[in-house]
Amino acid sequence: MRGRPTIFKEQELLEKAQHIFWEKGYTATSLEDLLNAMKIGSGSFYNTFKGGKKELFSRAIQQRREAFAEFKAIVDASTAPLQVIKDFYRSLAHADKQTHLQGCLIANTVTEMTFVDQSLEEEAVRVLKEVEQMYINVIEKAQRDGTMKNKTSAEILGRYLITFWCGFNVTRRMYPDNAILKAQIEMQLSVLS
Amino acid sequence: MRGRPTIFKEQELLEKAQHIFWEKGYTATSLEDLLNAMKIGSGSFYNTFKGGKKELFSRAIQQRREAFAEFKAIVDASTAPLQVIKDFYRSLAHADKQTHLQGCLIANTVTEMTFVDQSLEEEAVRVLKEVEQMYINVIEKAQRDGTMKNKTSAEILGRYLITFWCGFNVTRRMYPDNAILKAQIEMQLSVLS
DNA sequence: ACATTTTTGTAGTAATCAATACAAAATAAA
DNA sequence: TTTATTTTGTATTGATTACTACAAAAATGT
Repeated sequence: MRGRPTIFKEQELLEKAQHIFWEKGYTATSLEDLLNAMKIGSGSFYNTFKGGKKELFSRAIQQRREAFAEFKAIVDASTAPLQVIKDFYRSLAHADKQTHLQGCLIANTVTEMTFVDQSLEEEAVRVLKEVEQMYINVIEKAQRDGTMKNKTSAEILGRYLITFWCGFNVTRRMYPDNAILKAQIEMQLSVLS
Repeated sequence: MRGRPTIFKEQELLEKAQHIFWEKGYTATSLEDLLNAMKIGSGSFYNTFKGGKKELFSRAIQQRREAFAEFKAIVDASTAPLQVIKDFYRSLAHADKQTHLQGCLIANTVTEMTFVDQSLEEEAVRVLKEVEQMYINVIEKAQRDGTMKNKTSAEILGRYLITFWCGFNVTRRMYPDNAILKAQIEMQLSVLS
């Protein structure tokens, strides 16, 4: 291949952009913010991301979806998948303040974009539904093999978990305090006993 | 009083502005959007709201806080306050699609403003904490008088309810379907038995 | 060395942003 | 009727928005 070589890696650009979007959302993030974070000029930017700001945001969501897929692979490979999920929630009580305040990029996007950009909102909803479906599958299995005693339908319990996730990402902004959050998580998980 | 009379009522302006902010959030709502909705010119607008767009948004939040205060008055006057709260949650399963998609102005604001405008975010967090405190008081009382058997600390159960509220406002955007939401609400409320 | 291809950096675009300036309009008090 | 006061509508501000045009720079292949 010939031509002037790129001085950045696309993946690294994406991660820096994702961080800004995660904090400020789509609308409040300006192109200037993004270019400063990525440390590239607008020439390179539009050369790399032909779809502009919206494509970049969409890619940030998809990158988050990829992170979920990696987690799902661990869950699927586990002999105690429900335990893996519970451990994930418990691990939230060890996060730092910045992480608490950022919340969840996907849930943030659903909230921000419903009446702003339908396609981006739908993209985010799809990811949440994928997570929910994984919860449902794991709970169904745990109910069959007796790991879980609660006989409420897996669908409703899975929805309970994703509702908890979305709610928790507001709660942790109200109380970015791991002691408080730990107690909250334990109570909420006890429903899945 | 002398001078040219106003042709609008401030309260009505506020309600129209609140509706736009509720749908699109603070940043994505332009002054043009607001003036179109209020049907006034920028002259009248800045004459009425000296603090501009931000004051208007703050007033919209405070108006929402006022709506909560009215609900709280009903709760405080009731002999079965926990039942009033549960009924409120059950009533959410009878809302229309638009209402589901709008979610909660206060929760939306916490999500949007954390890294955009600290003072507006704090204002919204304060309202959520007020609601939470009301939940805690009511639960404490219900535990004392035996209405509620669950002995988990009222603080954690109150936090459970506000977490549910915030999460539910995402869930209802994923599934603006009253049959689904009704089943979800019943399961979540059963924790408070 | 030279031609070709691609990226980079910069200058500039039109559109929109929130907010102002200010004169005309519309009232009440004197 | 005149004067004082306030609101309204419009024109305009400077800043910022996302995005583009394009020449210089930097590489490879011949």
